[in-house]
Amino acid sequence: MNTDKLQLLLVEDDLDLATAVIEYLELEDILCDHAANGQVGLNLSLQNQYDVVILDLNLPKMNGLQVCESLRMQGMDVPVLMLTAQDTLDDKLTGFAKGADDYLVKPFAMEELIVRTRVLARRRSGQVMRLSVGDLTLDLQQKQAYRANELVKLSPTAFKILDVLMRTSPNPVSREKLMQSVWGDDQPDSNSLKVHIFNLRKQLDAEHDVKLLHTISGHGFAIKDAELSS
Amino acid sequence: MNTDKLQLLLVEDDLDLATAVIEYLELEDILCDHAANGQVGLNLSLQNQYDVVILDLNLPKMNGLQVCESLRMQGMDVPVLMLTAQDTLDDKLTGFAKGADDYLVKPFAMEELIVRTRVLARRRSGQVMRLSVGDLTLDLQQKQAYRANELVKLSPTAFKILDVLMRTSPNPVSREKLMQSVWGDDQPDSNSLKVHIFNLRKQLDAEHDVKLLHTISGHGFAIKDAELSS
DNA sequence: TCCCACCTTAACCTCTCCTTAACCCGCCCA
DNA sequence: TGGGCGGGTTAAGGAGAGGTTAAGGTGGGA
Repeated sequence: MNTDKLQLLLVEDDLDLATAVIEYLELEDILCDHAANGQVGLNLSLQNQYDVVILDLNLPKMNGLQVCESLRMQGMDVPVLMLTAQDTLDDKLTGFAKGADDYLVKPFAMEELIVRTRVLARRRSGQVMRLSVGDLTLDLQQKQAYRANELVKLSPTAFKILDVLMRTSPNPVSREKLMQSVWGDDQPDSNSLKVHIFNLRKQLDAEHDVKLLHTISGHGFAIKDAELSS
Repeated sequence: MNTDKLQLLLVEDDLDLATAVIEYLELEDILCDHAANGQVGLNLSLQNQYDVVILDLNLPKMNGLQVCESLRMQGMDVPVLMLTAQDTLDDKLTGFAKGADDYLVKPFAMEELIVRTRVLARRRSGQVMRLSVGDLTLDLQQKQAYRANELVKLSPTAFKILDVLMRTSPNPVSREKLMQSVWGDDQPDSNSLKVHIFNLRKQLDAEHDVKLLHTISGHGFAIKDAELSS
């Protein structure tokens, strides 16, 4: 999976600009191949699985529009960010029509290039929307929790409870608040919450030395990774 | 199937602009709901599943950045296009940091708004010709699926279901959403979906060790290849 | 016209998840 | 010293979600 580093391809014939971009990307810990003309760019894109292709439009051998169109014709749906001095509406529309995913006009701020690239890559590898405390991660989209990168099996109710606790972390959440946010107005009339907390704790902490789910006597429960004095 | 029309939400307090946009979208055969403030916009986005949300930043009640952040915090990964007069680099970076997918500065050409919207929606609704997850590939042109380069025989309905699941991968899709996108408004009143899922699973996973179609208890079904995080 | 692929139903089964009601412990205070 | 209280632990039972199977109906193609 693309957990590691982003893999980009920059297709750009202006060598000064290209090296500037690549150096900047390196600082951001992003790997970037480079092609100086459209033909090479196309071949590289076809052979490798890049996360994003950054494509200049004015290129020797084969221009950026052709490269992009050709990619799409061959069923490659790698995100393409077009980069060009052409700023008329028609230019943009053409770019998008040929299959671009974004279109950035020169001159541009390096930060904007990076951030737009990141966004394109994010979409592809599943958006990252997570809550984290210590080595515990809650993936809000996949509806799953991970402790030390291992999947933690949670029941729907346990998930809700953990969700609330992690949003409030490291502060404790009172029983009342927990009940309210899990069951709303018709709450069970027993010690159901206790049982859920117990099970949650079992799933979460049982196999780990560092406990994350703490009882704050008289105040409720809290998720945090270190003990604090009081 | 959902390939029909795009479903957008426009959150914009300038009524003149809003009506202009909506009328223009209608010409393009795109359905568009409208919210005049951030609060309503947020609620609508949470309740419905739009293909794209177009979000003004200066809004009464709750500004666009808050709306977007709140959406993301609740695990909604609907594409968001921010629309604003704020054009400094910092404004853009903030927008993207809050979870925007694109950022368009006013004044803009209507065509550019449309085309950028279409691009954001593309991944979820059409145009892309091939989707892959792990060693599973869905060829949308030929209407065929391949697992480890072998043809998988799928019924039309199974294909639709797989299509939706793969667009949403690795996130789970609720039963309701699946029913909605397969049958639209007149849904069968039985456990038809269960049966289709069963058959799909048989075709897809039966002969492979690595299972791709997972049940996320209480949340629906998901296509993904591994239980990885980070 | 017949056949076949596909879809819907319904019946039934399995298993997960939630609630409930026990009982346990340690602590504080009457 | 014993009972109340906050909290922890365990197991039973039932409801409902999810999985499986088979029968019947429909429509299109041979």
